[in-house]
Amino acid sequence: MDKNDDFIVQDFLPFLLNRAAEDSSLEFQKLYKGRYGMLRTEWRVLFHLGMYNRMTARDISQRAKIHKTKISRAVAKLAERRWVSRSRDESDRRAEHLELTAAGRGVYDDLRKQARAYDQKLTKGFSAGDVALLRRMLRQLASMECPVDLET
Amino acid sequence: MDKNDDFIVQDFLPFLLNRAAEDSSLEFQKLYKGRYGMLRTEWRVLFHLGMYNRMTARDISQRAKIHKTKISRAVAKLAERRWVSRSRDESDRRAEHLELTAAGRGVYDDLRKQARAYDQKLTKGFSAGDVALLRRMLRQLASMECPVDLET
DNA sequence: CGGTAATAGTTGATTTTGTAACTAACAAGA
DNA sequence: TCTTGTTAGTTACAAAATCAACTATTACCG
Repeated sequence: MDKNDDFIVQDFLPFLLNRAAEDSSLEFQKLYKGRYGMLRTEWRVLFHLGMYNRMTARDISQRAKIHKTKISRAVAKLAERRWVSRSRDESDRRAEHLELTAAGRGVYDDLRKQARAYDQKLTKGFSAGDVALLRRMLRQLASMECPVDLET
Repeated sequence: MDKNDDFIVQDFLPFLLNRAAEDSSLEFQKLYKGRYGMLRTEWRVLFHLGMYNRMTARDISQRAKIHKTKISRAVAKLAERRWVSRSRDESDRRAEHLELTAAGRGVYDDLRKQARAYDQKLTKGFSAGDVALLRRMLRQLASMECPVDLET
């Protein structure tokens, strides 16, 4: 029994994913870190706001699957630099709407260009079809389960 | 100009990779954390030793692309629990050979079974060919560049 | 209403990681 | 041999992530 012993832990998907993720992030991190002194979470929050325009911390938390304490601190820093503006929701005063300021959008536009270039560099070695498939699979893997209670 | 404006930051590969990696890791993390109180790096070191039997910290660092300080701390904990044994290389007394103890191999064997099952669960929704392609691409993305000087 | 539960977001304490400097051992050339 | 440089691994200190507890507000239900 146990004939299925051909499983190599080197093929373990979480391992491969983590390595690729870490590696592909590190070079780009130099950009937003060096150019704008941003942390990873701050960049992520910024680009979500650039994408969706108006979100609450909770929205970002759910979309990006980032824990709310991280978001809270990232937003604090972004607001301090006047890249993000906060405004209370009048009908539910617990919630706060976040938006990029003009300056924040400038940063976003710049980094978005860089991201596009970097993405192209990363995928240069693959066919367009393969890349599309890769993105689809990654999206599906992420949405698969939500075992973490992000609200706790 | 700038007509190539169809780039959506949501498609940004590092973002997709990170999200998938985080998600797919978290559930499995519960296992080695809950069952053996291991940290992620410890699990990675353990499984590399389970795989290759006899390695130095440096070997692991290069294979797994984990920084040597993380490995140093992980090995310290694993040795403390008697899951890993250390022995100096006699011809080069700076280097230290690491090996799993019998107990360590027990843990490894258990987690390896769990990993296989979890991997199958993750890939259930895809065709075998797509999964193979995915793994190949992830491997290539990781080896692409080595911007971090792991030895510093 | 009044009380309990739930939600949005923040803060503080503890862990974990990252950065840099360090020790110890080896290597190689003058 | 002595000096300089490199490598394996550890440690100390700073930065960041995690976890739990907290405030303020809203929702639900008797």
